[in-house]
Order: sequence, then structure tokens, then C-alpha cells
Amino acid sequence: MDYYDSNNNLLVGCAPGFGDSIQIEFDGTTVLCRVCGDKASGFHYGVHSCEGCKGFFRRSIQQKIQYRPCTKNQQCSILRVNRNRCQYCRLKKCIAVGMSRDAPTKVKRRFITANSQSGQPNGSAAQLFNDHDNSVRFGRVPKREKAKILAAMQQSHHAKVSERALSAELEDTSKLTTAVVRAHMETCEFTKDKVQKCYNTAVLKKNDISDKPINRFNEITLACPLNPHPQSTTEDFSQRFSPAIRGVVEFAKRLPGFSILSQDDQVTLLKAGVFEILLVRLACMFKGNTMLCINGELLERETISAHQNARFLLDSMFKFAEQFNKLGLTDEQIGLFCAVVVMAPDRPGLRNVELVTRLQSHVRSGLHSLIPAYVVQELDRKIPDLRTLNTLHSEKLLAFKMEEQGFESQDSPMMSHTPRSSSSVDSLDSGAYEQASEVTISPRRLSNNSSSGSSCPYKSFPRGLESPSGDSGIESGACSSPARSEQDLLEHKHDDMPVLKRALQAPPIVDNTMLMNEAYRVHKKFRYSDKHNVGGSRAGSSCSSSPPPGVNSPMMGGCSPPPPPPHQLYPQLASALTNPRVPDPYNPQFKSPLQLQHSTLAMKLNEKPKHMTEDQQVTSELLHSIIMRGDPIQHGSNPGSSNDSQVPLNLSKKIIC
Amino acid sequence: MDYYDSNNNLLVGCAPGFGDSIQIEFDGTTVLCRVCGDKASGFHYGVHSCEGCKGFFRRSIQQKIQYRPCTKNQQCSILRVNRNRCQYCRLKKCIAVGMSRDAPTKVKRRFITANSQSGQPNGSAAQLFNDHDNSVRFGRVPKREKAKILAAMQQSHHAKVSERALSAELEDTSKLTTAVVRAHMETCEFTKDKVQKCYNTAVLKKNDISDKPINRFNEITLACPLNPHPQSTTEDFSQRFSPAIRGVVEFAKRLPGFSILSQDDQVTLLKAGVFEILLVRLACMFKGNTMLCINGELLERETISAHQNARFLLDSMFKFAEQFNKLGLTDEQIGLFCAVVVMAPDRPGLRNVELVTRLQSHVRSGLHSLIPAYVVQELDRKIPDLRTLNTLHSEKLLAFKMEEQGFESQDSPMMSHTPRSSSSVDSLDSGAYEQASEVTISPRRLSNNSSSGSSCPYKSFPRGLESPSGDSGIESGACSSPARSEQDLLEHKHDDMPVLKRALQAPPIVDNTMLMNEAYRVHKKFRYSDKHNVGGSRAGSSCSSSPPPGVNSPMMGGCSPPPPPPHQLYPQLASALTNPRVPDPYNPQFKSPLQLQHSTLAMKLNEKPKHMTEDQQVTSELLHSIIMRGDPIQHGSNPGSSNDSQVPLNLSKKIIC
DNA sequence: CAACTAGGTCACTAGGTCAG
DNA sequence: CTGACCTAGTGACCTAGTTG
Repeated sequence: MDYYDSNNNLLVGCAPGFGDSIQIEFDGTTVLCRVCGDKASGFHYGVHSCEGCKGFFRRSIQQKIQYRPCTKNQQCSILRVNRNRCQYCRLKKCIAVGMSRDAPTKVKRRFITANSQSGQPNGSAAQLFNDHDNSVRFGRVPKREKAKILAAMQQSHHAKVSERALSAELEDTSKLTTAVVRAHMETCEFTKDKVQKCYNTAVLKKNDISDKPINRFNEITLACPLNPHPQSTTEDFSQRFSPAIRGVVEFAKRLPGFSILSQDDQVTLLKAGVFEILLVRLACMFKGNTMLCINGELLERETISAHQNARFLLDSMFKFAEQFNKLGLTDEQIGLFCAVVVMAPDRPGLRNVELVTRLQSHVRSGLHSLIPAYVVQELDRKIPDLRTLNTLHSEKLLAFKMEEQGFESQDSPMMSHTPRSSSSVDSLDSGAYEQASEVTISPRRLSNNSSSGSSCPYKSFPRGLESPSGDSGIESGACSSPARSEQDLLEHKHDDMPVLKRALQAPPIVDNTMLMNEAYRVHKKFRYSDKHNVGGSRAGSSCSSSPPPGVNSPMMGGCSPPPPPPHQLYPQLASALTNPRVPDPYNPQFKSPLQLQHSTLAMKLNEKPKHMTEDQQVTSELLHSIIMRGDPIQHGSNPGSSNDSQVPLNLSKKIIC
Repeated sequence: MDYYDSNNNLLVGCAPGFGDSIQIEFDGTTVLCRVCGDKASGFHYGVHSCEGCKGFFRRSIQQKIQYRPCTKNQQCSILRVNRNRCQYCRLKKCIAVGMSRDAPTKVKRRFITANSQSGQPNGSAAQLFNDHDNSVRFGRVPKREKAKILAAMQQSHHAKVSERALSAELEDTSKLTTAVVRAHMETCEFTKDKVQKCYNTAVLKKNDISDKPINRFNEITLACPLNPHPQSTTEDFSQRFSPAIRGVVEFAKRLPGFSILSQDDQVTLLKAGVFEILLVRLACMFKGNTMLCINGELLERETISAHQNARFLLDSMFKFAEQFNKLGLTDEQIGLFCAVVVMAPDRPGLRNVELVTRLQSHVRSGLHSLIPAYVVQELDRKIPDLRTLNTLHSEKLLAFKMEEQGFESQDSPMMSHTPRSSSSVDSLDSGAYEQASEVTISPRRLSNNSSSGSSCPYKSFPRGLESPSGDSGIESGACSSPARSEQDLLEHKHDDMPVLKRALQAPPIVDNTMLMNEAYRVHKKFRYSDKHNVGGSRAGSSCSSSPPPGVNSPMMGGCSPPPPPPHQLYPQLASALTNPRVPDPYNPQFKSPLQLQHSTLAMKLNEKPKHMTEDQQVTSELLHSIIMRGDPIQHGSNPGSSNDSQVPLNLSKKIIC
């Protein structure tokens, strides 16, 4: 019982008739504060928040308090238990989640701009600007909104139910193992056989190419996702990189239990783990001193002219791959290991640590069933290495960004002249808190000391910052720093549509309306009163564009998040994340999906703007753009909806071989 | 009058709507510091504490002070008068009682894990995790919580009232004697007649067995609770051992006045005294050079191949039994003597020493009424022997643990890789105080010097520690060290549900709301202000989910601890401790009681995590596991609720004869 | 009106201070 | 170093005012 009551927060976008961006978090029965995760007492300053954060924000803006800047990395996680530790970050978070005295959500405007710039003023994104979204709302809660929340809560409850159902699956190790392995095989383009095929071809190619100028090599090399130094044609680069990432995302999604995590946590895990998984998956692309590029070309280690410091990263990767390959794992075993890596309960910012811990332990037992103990130990020892590489990779990306400025955010001019200054929070320009964006960045440089792979590079970085002191569990044994870097991988600035999260969420479930009773339990708000229009007549009518709650398909499709209303809101990654259980009925017509994708992506970012320094943000941006930019996927056909993962396979095939 | 004014601390879990783990201690009118027992000034760092401990803890964590390790046994009792003697232990205590800068209650998580690992995700322990548990709390105290405290204080007041009522009983020596004797007869399986019966049978058996291989003997022998070296099948061992312990616990509970002690003190007395009582009770099992095992087999002293040093213990026990039996006490007299042993005011860690002293003196006068003075003197001389044996026993258990590592804590992986390092406090992993858990253990080895049985072996142990200096009464004449070892008999790590304590506590009492006025008397906080909404209109309405204070049954049932919410929270020992006045209405359905028992047990431990060195913890763990592991008791049937102690009798019968 | 929220209030606590 | 006292917040409740 406790099993299901533990805070299994679900974050759902509630978008019945309008494509607004209100996010609600539940712990199953109660609406949670978007800032700190405490029980929300209502909708304050445009955001569901608790009394504490409400009061804090009120005081902050009333007295225009300039909190003294965070002494850490301005990335403190804000949770109920520690929300009073750092006022700076708390306010930042408040703003980040959209709190504002009146202002309708800032980000929306941006979207228009970005959209029109992309040369497609005609879209059906019109609904986007209907917004009754998260601006301050007085008075009685509109029925529609209530219905939304109810629906969302039902969905949340559904998650609980499915978690229950899942528990059986989890307990059955062999079943679990099968599921994980299948997820891996179906989403990974770098399985032994596939790679071998490419390899054979590649060797030939290599000979063909060898007479071409060295530049050619570089170009190719850099396109490899493992190389942090993308060439100038970022488009191309990301185009190749993206499917691999999508594969990872898809993999995670198919892991038993993953979908039960709150979307917040799903995103956190993905952001933190995607590169690590990629590393593991791509390990088999390294052989001796050669590296098989995802475009099918084989390169020698020496010929890869890595950018200065990148050499160290490259060497580390070769070393890692070599050692990893030495283990001689089968694809099945690799898959399970990847699952363990994804389900890392020590990623900073995780809300439901306990659940992730449990999930990981299940996967781990699956791993144990497939691998002798000593090998498992070996694998465990690889995890710190992965994290280090993860960090290094982020560092490299950052360095690249620093030097080349090659990545142009398509933002408002404000962005471009202070490319690294603004925190992930856009609303900083909403008045009182410019200071937050004025913090200068001391670009982190990678020291050449080749610290052993299992050390924590973060800790030795010259930052001029206090060493993180026992705050959010960052220093909890394993070095979790890379998670921080990667964490906001998908983060961006334009918009705050929670596409990722929304895409992740399961279809709402009917019934169980009495959940509403429990929402805002403490505050008796949003309490579901059955005397009112529940499954009812009135609700349906007032929610003309959005069906009534409690009704099944149309209602769920309309009033609650999943089958998403705005037609072009689910491009690639988003759709990659879309829950397979939600068939995507939306029209696949897209023109120049690039920009749209961008803004789309952007949406989810704003939703998870925690714990990142400015430079990390830059990294994040770049990665993000890499992920999103090029990936000319057919929208509408939901890659996750088919069990045999046709889409990813096809796509990957185009690229890999 | 002073009688009732003396600090009769009551520790109550206050859990109205949620099964949290906040503990509050009262001296009847004032909230006390959980660390030192001084008057609390408020709820600091998640714990009711005084200004001193608050400041001390603050400085400690702010400056990350590493206090130099306790020169004694790291088990100093922390009281107001001596709290400044040992910073190390003070901080340890602070952490132990749950002080933390943020960290929501550490241990809670564990329970989930342990529980789910046991393969029963569906339980009804749901309420456990609703928590607004003891994490830092700012701002105004919620009404609900205030109500809880009020209720708890009422209960405390009730205790005073009942103590008053009890005083009559205590004053009437004959009545008291009757009650004690009855308690003994009803809970002891080793009364003369019963033993004699077994003895007769056993002699025959012995002859049957005598031709069996020596191993057989060992096996049997080792299963005896008096032998500290359990055989590999701990399950079996503990299965036999456990009922006897339960009998002792039940005995204590039935002692007039015992229930009036704070649960803290009840636990302290029980932990310290259970083995000594057992020794007394089992003395009649020794006859000449033979020992009747609880499984009904008779063994000769020489045939018992005791583990090296255990020989000494065994010899000591034989010697003790011989001398004790020589006194030729009746069961009645033995019962009274046992009562005197339990009510030992010199157990370290006792809060209400004075009350225990008083209770003991009453019992003692009962003893005097039954036994000639010179015999009483003889008995008094036995007490130091008992303590020595207690110590030896603990030592043996420890040694066993050291050698065999046979006892595996079923904890989270984190626990397993540092099996003995973490103190009983789980919150150590909450960040700032790793140091406390990093104390290295110098495994205590039993020296071979066979110091005479009546000396205090503790003092001669090579520990490299300073000799204890007048701190907690440790060297007050009798060697009370065994108490220390035994003290955390019930201690464990998973959880912090104060089941034991809660189980011990009496049902809440109504009325007398003005007690609130007195709480936090010095600090004018929590002062009950009748001008405000007390029994009042508004309060009632605003406290919709929790009934208004001052109202009778529902309020008490809901807002205050005793009728405990989580169904599976009262397994065996816990239920053994359950106050008989609270019939246990909870469903007896249990799956795999082992784990549950374990975690259950675990709960209460964390609540009493004081004064033990790491090795003692190990001992404790083992003992604990012994007690809890095997004891397939039917839950739901409260052993304490029936006056004739059916359950213990039945159980014991299974084992004894 | 009923259902909500911004803002005010003031019971509370983390942290700082400084005599002891 | 300790702990009684102080200050600057914090957040649980309330009220006035807003909206459906």
C-alpha cells in the first residue's frame, strides 16, 4: 500500500480546450506545489503552489527583495524540506514555473515570434494563444479547469493502478528481464549483429576513403555523437545524432515501470542518463584503435583530430569502450545494464527517489539473473566512469560552444547578446530579478590532469564556488555531477509547453472520480464534490470544446493532456516520448518542422529548469538543439505506438548502414 | 504530591491522520527536548528540542564540526545535567532522534523497501507515507498538529491520573505482591511445576539420546537461549528463544506501575533487563551438572561443547544457577525478585530514574513481605552476578557475530556494504554527518582471563578507551554494562515507526485541555490559549479532516496515537508489548511475517537509538533478529489482552515440553 | 452566492549574538 | 563552547475582494 502511496508524482499538462501550459503535479491524490512539491493550497500567481511558496513569492515581489545570489551553483533543488535554504534559487524556481503577479505567461509570446519567423504563419497553433493559461486567476474555478484537474487526477490514479498492475511484472524477474531486453533490442541500433554488418562494410569504406583529404575525416568524425565537437553543419550533425538519442528515450519509455514515474522524474532520468546509455550502446563501435562512425565509416583513433582537450575525452571513450567490450556482454546483458543506468536513483532533482530505487533494484536483480556476480561488480564499477565521461562530454560541448558560438539560439535578441547569461528562466525579464541573469560565467575549462575515470571531475573543477555542501544529495557517494550537466539537456527557453511531459503521460482513465476529494486535501480546495457536476450534464456543456470529465475517449482526448490538441506540437522527440498507449490521431501534415520542433522542445525545458549553471545551460542548449534540430521524422505515426518499434528501426537504418 | 509532580515523562507518538513518526515527550505539562529531556523551546530541525540542543546542533552542522570520538563507549546518556559532557554523543543523539537540516525522516524509505522486497506490495501501511513528518517546519504550527500535541498532553495527564490511581495499589503491599506474583505465574514457563514435568520426561530422553553423536548435543545445546552461540539455523534458535523473551516482556508489562513509565523508559528497562530475568527464570533448568534445554532435552555439562570462551559463560551460569537454586525460592518469590530486577533505576539512559526507584522500592517491600531479610540480602548479592552474566552473554553473542557474520541484515544495499558502521540512526545518510557513521569499530574480543563471575568484565576489556568516568551511573556500584549491550536489543534500522512505544502506550484520555497551557511553559509556545478557537466553532470547521480538540472519541481515535492505523504495524514483539487495555482490532492476515516482523521491529528501534557502540549494535542486531526472526505468532490476537496470557503459554508449551 | 485567491497577520523557527 | 534572546523570515489561517 505504501507502495502506491509513496509520492509518485505525476506531472500532467492540463489542456482541455486551449493549448495552455499549466502544469499540475499530483502525488496521486493531491495537487502539488510546482515549486517545491509540497501540497498545493491553490492556484497562486498563476501556478499551483503551496502556502509557503505563495507567501514567499508575494513577499519577494512586494518588497522587491534582491536575494543574495546563490552561493552554490544557482541550481539548488527546491523541495519542501529544503526550500528555505536558498531564497535565490527558490525565487528563481518560482519564476521558472511561471509565477507572476499578473503577467500571462511570458513564454507564449516567444512562440509566436519563433513560429512566424519560421515562415509559417499559418498553422493551427492558433489555440495556443487562447490562453487563460497560467495568469493569476481570481474567483471560482471554471468548471472546465476543474474538470481538467479531475481528469488529470484520474489519470494519476490510473498510474497508481497501473503501477499496481506493474508490480507483478516487476516481481517476476524473468518477465522483467524479457521486457527490458526486448526494449533494448527494439530501440538500439548498435546491437552486435547490426554493428557487425556495418563494420564489415566499413572496413572497405575506410580503404576507399583513405586517400581523401584529412578534412574529410574530420568532418566524418565530428558527426559522431560521441564526439563533442560538431562540425559547422550542425544540422547534419544532429540529424545523425538524434535517432540514437531517440532510441534511448524510447528504450527508457519501454522499461517496465518507467512510465509510472512522474514525468518530472522521467525527464530527469532521461536528461541525466541519455548520454551514458549512448556511451554504453556505442561502445561496440570502438574496436581496438578504430571507431565506427554512425554513418558507417571507420576511423582510426589517430586520424581523428580531436579538438585540443577533446583528445582526452576521446581517449577516455576509447579506454572505456575497450574495457567495456572486454566484458564481452551480450546484447541482452547490455540492455539490462542500460536499464540499471537509466534507473539511477541518485540523479539530482529526482522527486521520487524511492520509487526509482525500487525500480532499479528490480532491474538489477534481472541483471544478476543474466550475469555472474563478478561481472555485475565489474559493471558497477563502470558506472562512475560513465558519469565521468558524461561530464566530460558536457564540458566539451560547452567548450565548443564557447569557442565557436556556432550554435545560434533562435531566440529573441536578448538571448543572443547574452548568450549564456540568462538562467533557464525566461521570466527573469519580468521585472525585479535581472540580477539573476547577470551572473557572469567563468567558463569551465577542463584540466588536463587525467584523473582516473572513476573520480568525480566536477569536484576538481575550478569554479570559484563553494564546494557543494550536503544539500541535495549531490555528493552522495557516486559522482552525480554529470547528471547536472545533462540534466537540462532538453531545456530551452522559448516556451513552456510541457510537451515532453505531456507526451510522456498515459491516457487518462475513466471513473474513480472521488479522487478529486483528495486533491488539495489539506486545503479543501479542488476537493471533488460529487454533489456538483461530476460526470455530469453541466460539465459537458460548459466544456463545449472539451468533453466532460468522466467520459471516456473523446473527453480524455480533449480535456486532458495526452492526445494533444495543438496539431503540430508533437514533433520528433516529443512524439518519441509520446506514450505508446496513446495513439496519435493528429494530422501528420507539417511544413518545415524544424522551427516548430524547436519551439516544441523548448516547451518542456522551461518545465524542468533546475540545477544548472549558466554554462551548463549552454551545453544543454546545444545538446538540445542537436537532439531536436535534425530529425526529419514523419509525424503522426507515433514511433512508440507500434510494439515492434518500426519507426526507430527504419530511421536508424537509414543512418547506420 | 511530589509524587505526581516528578517528571513522569511520557513519550507518545502523535499520529492523528497520518502515521508519522514525530515523538513528543512530556513531563505532564511541558514538551520536553527529545535529546536531553530539558524543556523544549520549540520544534527545531524536525525535533522538539531545547534551545541548547538546537544551538548545539546548529553549530555542529554549520561548522561541520568533527567532535572527537567519545572516550567512553559512545553511549553516554544525554540528559540536561550532563549534556555538555560529551559532544560526540550529544550530536549522535541529536541525529538519532531525527534532527536534520532538512531530510525528511530517513528511515521511512527503508520500510517501503523492506516491505516491498518481501513481496507484498499491497499492505495498508499507506498512511505511513503521508507524512508531513519530522522535517524542518517553519511558520505557524498547523492546528492539526497543535491538536495532536494537546491530545498527547491530555494523555500524558491521564497517565498522571492513572498513576495516582495506581498509587493506592502500590501502597498496598499485599495487593502489589499478588499482582506481581500473578504476572510472573502467568508469563513464566519455567515455574517449578512445569519444569519438573519436563524434567521427568527429559531424563528419559537423555538416555535415549546419549548414544547419538556429539554433534547432536551441540545442536541442542546451542539452541538454548542461555548459550550465546546460536547454531547456523538462527531461525530455529530464535524460534525457541523468542517466546521466553516475550514472556518476560509480558511480565514487565503487567507489573503494577510499569505502564506508567514513559515508553522510552519501558523500553530501556526491558532491553536492559530481559536477559537477566531470563537467567533467573531459567535457573531452575540447571540441576547439578545437567541442564534442561528448552526443547525438553537434558544435557550434561561436560557434553556441552561450548565455544572456547563460552565455556566460561556456561560455567558461570551453572554456578549462578546452583547458588540461586540453593536459596530454594518459591515461584512467588522468584516473581517478586524478577520484578525487582526489572525495576532497576540504575539502567543507563533512564529518564525517570526517580519513578523507577519508587516503583522498585514498592516491589522490594513486597519481596520483603515474602522473604526473610537475610534471603533478600542474598538475592541482592545475586544482582551483580546477573549483570555480569548479562554482559558475558552479550559478549558471546557479539563474538559469534564477529566470527560467523551469520546474521544478515535484510536492509537496503547501502546497509549491506557497511554492515556495522552506521549507527542505529538512519538519518546519518542525510548528509552532514557521515562522520558519525564512519566511526570505525574495533571488534571487541573477549579476553581469556577468567575474571571471577561477579566482577564487571566490561572494565577489563581491552578497548583502548578511557575508563568510564562518572557519567551516566555506569559504574554505580553494580556493573550495568550489560544493560548497555542489551539496551538496543530491539533496535534496528529500517524504519522509525515507534511501534513499540506506541504499542506500549495507553489509550488516550479525554478532557483536561488546559494542559496545553503548560506545554512549552518556559517558552510561551504551544501555550494553550482559550481565547482562540479552542473547542470552538471555527477550529472545528477548519480542521475538517481532523476532529476538533477536546472532543472525545473520534478525536482521540484519530488524532492521537494509540489505536494505531497501519494494519501490519503490530507484529509479535510489538503486539506483545501492546497495552492490554487497547484491544488490537487489526486484521491478522499476514503474508510472510518474517520480513514484516523485521521491519516492524525495525520501527521501534530507531526510536530508541541511544548509547551504544557499534559492536554493541551488532550484538543488538543479532539479539534483535533472534527475537524477531522466528516467531510465527498469530498476529491480531493480542497476547496481552487476555488475562491468562494464553498466547505465551501456548507458544512456550510448544517449545518447552 | 459559492468558490476562489491576493494579501495581511502573527504564531513559529533558523541563525546570529554575546554574556557567562 | 553554551544557550537565552533577538531578528529576519516563514507559512497556516483569515479576510476582503473577484469571478462564474
